[in-house]
Amino acid sequence: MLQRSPKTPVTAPLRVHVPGPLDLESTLYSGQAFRWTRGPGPWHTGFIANVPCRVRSQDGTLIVEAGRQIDANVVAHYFRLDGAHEEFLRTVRRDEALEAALARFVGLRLLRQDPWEMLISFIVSQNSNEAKIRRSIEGLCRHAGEPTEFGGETRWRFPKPTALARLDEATLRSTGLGYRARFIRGAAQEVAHGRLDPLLLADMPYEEAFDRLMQLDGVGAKVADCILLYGCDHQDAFPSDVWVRRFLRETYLRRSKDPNHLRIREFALRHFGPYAGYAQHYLFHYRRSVGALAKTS
DNA sequence: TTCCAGGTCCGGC
DNA sequence: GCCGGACCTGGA
Repeated sequence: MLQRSPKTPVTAPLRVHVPGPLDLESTLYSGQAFRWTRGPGPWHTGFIANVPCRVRSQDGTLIVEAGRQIDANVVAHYFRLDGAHEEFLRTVRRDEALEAALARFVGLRLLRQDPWEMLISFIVSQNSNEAKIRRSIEGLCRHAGEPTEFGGETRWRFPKPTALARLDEATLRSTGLGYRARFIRGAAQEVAHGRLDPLLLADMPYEEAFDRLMQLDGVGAKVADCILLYGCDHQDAFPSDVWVRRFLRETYLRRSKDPNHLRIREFALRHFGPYAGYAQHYLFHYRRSVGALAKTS
C-alpha cells in the first residue's frame, strides 16, 4: 500500500502541456514499459529518466510529481510531447486495420525509454508473460539498483550496467529469470566492459544497430527490434512477436505462412511507411486487447 | 498433470 | 533457409 509520508520528498507538481491526444493508460500498460503501476488514486507511479515519479493527465496537461527535480523537457521527450506523436498520426500510411486501432487508441504514444533498460527488459521478456517480466525486472532493481524514497515507500532505480554485471547467476535466477539469467549477465558485462554502448545504437543506421544487437547471446530478431523501437527511437524497427505474426497472418499475409524477419519488415515498411514500428505498436495493442483486426484484401 | 506464454539457440535436413 | 525440440518459471 502506498502511504504518503510528510517526510517523503516530492517536488511541486510540474505541468507539461500536451499538444495532442494522450492516453496514459494505453501508453503505460501496452507492453512497452514494465515498471509503471496504477495508483495512488488517479496517478500512475513509475520512473522517468530513472527519477521516481507519478503522473496523471488533466485537461490537456500532464502533471508530474517527482522524487527530485525533473526537467519538463525530459518529461516531454519521454512522452513525445514534442510533436513527434502528431507527426506520426499525420504521416503514417493507414489502412482499415490501422485506422480502427488509431480510432480506438489515438492517444497511445510510443515512449522514448532508456536503451540500456530496454536491452535488459526485452531479453527478460523472451518466452515469458507480462506479469513474470515485471517480477523479474523488479527483482533485478532490488538486487542491483539504488534505493530511493518516494510516495512514502522505498523504490529501486533500474541498475547500472556495472551493478547488474556483478550479480552472480544464482541471484539472477532468484528473480525468476530461469535460463535468461545467463543472457542478462552476458549483456550486462558487454555494456559494463565498454564493448557495447546502448546510447550509440540510436545514431546508427537501423541495419547496423540490429546486427550489433543480434551478436548478443539471447538477443534474436524480435528482441533486437523491441530494443530499437522502444529504446532507440528507430521507428522503422518492426518487432514481430507471436501477436504480430498472428495479425499479419489474419489480416495481411493470408497466403504466406510464417514469413521470416526480413520479409515481414519489408512488407511493413512498404505498407505503413517509415513509421511502421509505431504502427506495429498500435496493431499489437489492438490485437491483444480488443481482438482480430479488419482484413485487408 | 499437462500445457503454454509478448523467443532463442541448436542440430538436422 | 526451414523445421522441431529444449529451455526456466508460474499460472491456468
